[in-house]
Amino acid sequence: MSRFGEVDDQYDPHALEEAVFEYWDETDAYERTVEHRAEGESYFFVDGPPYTSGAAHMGTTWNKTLKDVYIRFLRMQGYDVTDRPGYDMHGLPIETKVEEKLGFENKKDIEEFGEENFIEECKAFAEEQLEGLQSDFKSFGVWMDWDDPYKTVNPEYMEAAWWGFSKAAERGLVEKGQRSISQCPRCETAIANNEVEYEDVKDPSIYVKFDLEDREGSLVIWTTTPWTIPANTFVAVDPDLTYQGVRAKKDGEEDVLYVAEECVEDVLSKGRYEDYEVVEELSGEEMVGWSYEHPLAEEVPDHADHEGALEVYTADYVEADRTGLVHSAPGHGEEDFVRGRELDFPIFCPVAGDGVYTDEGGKYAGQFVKDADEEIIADLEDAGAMLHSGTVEHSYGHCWRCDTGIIQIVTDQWFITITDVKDELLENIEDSEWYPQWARDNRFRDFVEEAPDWNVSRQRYWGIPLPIWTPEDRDDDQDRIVVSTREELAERVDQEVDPETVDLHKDTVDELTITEDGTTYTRVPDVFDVWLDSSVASWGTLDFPEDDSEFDELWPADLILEAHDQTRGWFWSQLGMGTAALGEIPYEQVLMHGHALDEDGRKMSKSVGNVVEPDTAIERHGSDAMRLFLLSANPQGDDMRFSWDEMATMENHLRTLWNVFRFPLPYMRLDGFDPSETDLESVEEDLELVDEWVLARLQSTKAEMTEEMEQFRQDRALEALLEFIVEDVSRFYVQAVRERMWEEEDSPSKTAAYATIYRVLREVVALLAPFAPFVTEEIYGTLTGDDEHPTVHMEDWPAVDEDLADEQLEEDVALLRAIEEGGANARQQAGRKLRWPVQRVIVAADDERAVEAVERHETLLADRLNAREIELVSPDDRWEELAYSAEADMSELGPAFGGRAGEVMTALNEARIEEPTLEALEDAVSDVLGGEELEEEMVSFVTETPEGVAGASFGLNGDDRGVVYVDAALTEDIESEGYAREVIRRVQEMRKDLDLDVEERIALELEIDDDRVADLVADREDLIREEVRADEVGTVEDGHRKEWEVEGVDVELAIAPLAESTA
RNA sequence: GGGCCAAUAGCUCAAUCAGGUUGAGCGCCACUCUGAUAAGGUGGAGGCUCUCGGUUCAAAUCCGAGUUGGCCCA
Repeated sequence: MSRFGEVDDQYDPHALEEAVFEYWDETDAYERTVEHRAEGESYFFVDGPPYTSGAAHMGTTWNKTLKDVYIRFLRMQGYDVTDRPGYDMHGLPIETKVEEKLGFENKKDIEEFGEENFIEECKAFAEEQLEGLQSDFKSFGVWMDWDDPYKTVNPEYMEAAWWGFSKAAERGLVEKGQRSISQCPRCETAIANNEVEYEDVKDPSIYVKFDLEDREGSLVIWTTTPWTIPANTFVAVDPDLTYQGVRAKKDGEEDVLYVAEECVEDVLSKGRYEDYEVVEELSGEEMVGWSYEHPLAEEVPDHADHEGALEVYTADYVEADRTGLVHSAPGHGEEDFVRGRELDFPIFCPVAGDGVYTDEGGKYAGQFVKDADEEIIADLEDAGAMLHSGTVEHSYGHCWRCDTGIIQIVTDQWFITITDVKDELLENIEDSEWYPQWARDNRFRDFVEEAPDWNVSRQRYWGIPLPIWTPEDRDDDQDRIVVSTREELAERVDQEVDPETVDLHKDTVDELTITEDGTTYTRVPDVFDVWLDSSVASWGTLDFPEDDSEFDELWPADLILEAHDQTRGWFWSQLGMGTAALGEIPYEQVLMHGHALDEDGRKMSKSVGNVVEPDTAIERHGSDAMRLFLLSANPQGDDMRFSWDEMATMENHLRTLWNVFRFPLPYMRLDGFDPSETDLESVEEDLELVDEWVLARLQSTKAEMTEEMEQFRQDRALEALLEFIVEDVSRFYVQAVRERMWEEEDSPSKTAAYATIYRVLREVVALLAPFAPFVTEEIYGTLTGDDEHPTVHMEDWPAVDEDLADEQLEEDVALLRAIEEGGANARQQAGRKLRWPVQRVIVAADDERAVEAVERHETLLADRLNAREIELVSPDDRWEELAYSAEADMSELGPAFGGRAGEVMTALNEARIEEPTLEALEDAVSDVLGGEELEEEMVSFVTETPEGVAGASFGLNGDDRGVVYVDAALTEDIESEGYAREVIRRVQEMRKDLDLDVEERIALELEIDDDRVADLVADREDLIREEVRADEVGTVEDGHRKEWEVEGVDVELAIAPLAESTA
């Protein structure tokens, strides 16, 4: 790019972004930026791998944009940042998508299709999704190492998982065992608790009588899963709860029923009993050991009947709800299972992984459990065991992928027994800093404390195979081989394997056997839970253990950055795996953001139809504006509400920046301004106050931004920068320096202004570059040409220049601006527009600093407020034309007056006094004071202005610093100028109608339908002629003619351009 | 059903930790400027600070209960 080249008049994000993409491509901007920091201090960022099913949505976009802004910021600070993106590509979600695509119903279809083919399909699907995500991420300017992402399906990554798992095994944290797990009967695999989705469904609700063996009557239990009754092993009670035996009558017959006292009424009405009496009252503890008959003893001959089975036990999961007695089947429910193991019971689970009863299910063998509900209910009714049968609406777990209702069954699974290292996990949490901190100390800690052992095995295909080999004739975990690397695999297996090329997927490794000491080992057929894949990302990113060149230096990660759903996901899985394998937490800092919600604060969802695609946002406002919007949200923990308005505002701010940037270009170009020769230091002597001021503001903006960025509050950093650009540079500095730039002659003042705005723009684009990488690139290129870095992203993060910092000056100017604002306010109150001069403006300053500011800039202030005269009233004096009222300070009033403080405040606010003294005030409000005295701190006096004068207070950061009064009384002289200005503005507008050149001369005719006003205007004819470039004033024939109304007076104006020769 | 987080102007948020007459930006309306012009300036309207209790002289803020939304868990 050539320096100070022509740029578009309009900020056009789409054309600009397209051009910048091309430029990046041509110049290898990304590669050079990375290279530029190669020698810098290492910073190990680890990308949480998005799952490769579906496109990038607004949440992913927010996430990646946040990552991008911090990576760019860190690079600018000199760090050599690891920026390898990752993709999570295994797992059940992809399997089910592929199954859908291929029209598969169950595992049999997969087996027929062939494991190898199925795995190929899954891989192709994941790769395709990955390409889509990559191009989405690139489209909004994220700079990561797109050419070399880590993929969880690559052999070196899968090896990283094997290695981590083998380390955990070495530490004795891997075991095989029975667990009650959530099983998807369609997918025929265990699924993790966090993969279970709860939905409201209608299920049976049955109250069943279990007849007691050694006494009259029955226990009453309640359940929504009749299909678990075949596996009933015991009934649980709360030892401290009171139970009652009741003799109840129905249809002339009597039943003795045992239920919790609180449930008696409810159970009896459910059973439609007509009357009852309490015959026994006892605690749960006293019922322990009672034995009962299995209600489906005949139908399920193999039911549990071992020593101790079919008896009453205590359990902590019992509540005084429904019946207060809980049907317990350790072969199904998780709590039942745990209690069953405590009691040392053998586990009876007559249901297979596909949800079909096995032969142990007796009469029901071969039926799908949910289908068997009806028959079981009928059988219970036939046996007279059914007290009540109905339905209930409740939330029930479903498979997150295929929406099939899950079942709880007990199966053999492989676990990482992280409960054995719970203390270590909790300690390791302390080694990480979280933003926000509550996410760690509340949410995460709670979760870790509760976390059960990690079931890592899945009975599926598309995943990392468990690297476990067991003797072919045994299925326990006593003798096992855990392979850690491909190298080790090649060494130990019986077959020929090339460690360089071997693919570790199931179809490859299933065939491999190991023979050692005469025993042949075969691989456990399971694959890993997909959460295990990403849990090793902190070393998988480095291709460790295959490549150990960086691990020691980089690990653990300096930063990870994800949304709050990852508390239970990746934040947790990494902690678990890091601790199990290496005894350490694998990350040092966590930035946790929220989710992107729609404009109404609801979750974006396809079914609701409220999804905003990032593409749509980019189309409407451009990538930079979208990024600014996303980055303007607080990233720490809170959800973000999407807002088109806010995004449009961001585009406007960028437009403002664009205008500021292009404003000085033509002048710099004309004057041949060369920033490399004329820097700020060389014009130091010529800097004017406003230059020094904007440079001072720049320094404090940099300081604030750096501080906020380091606290992961990029939203605040951005806010500070945008305020500087919009308020200080655009609305104040540029306004103030325009005239200097218009000067045709070379002048030191003009050069100083060039050097100043050049420095400001140069640093502003650097500061904004991480946020809006496109527009800043364009501006940077135009400002620097070929003289500096090829890309703004190679710039250093601008440091504060102490020589240019000047807090006093910042405050001075802020005061002046506040006074001007107050003056404009007062003018408006007085009903006098700025075009009409006012006789005088009175500034009553509260402190010396304000006085100094006004004294130094009296002319400027008079000019901006269009005042003939500025009067300054110093803090020691007061403007004698004023009356006063008082304003109460509640922090003083409250403690002094207690309950009456509010009343006193009102009285003070309403009081009007001549002198601003406490005595006068006390007199005025004596009614409410009740004899107590006012103290000076309690009130501040407020002025009441005389007729014709309007006043407005001015202040900084909420502190009042004085008052501006505008005396808007009219004089003939003022009216004369006012009317003349009204005419001038209208003539200018007519010139514009004719599209006249600024310098073109005209003839002017004016007819004013009011003699007094006509005379007033005539007094200023010279002013009018000069301003509108009228060489002739008189009658205009065939000119541009228009009628106006000026302050109620009809005015007719006509203009005609004069030929060049007459000028 | 449980845990965590949130609720303040039409919208996005700040003020909450350390209680003291609620603020900013955007939007809207009016006025204004007219050599940044699909701009700029000034003002105005707009808040039972989600509800109900409690503590306190005083609560958006602290405490308790609830409602709604979000995430996580069952």
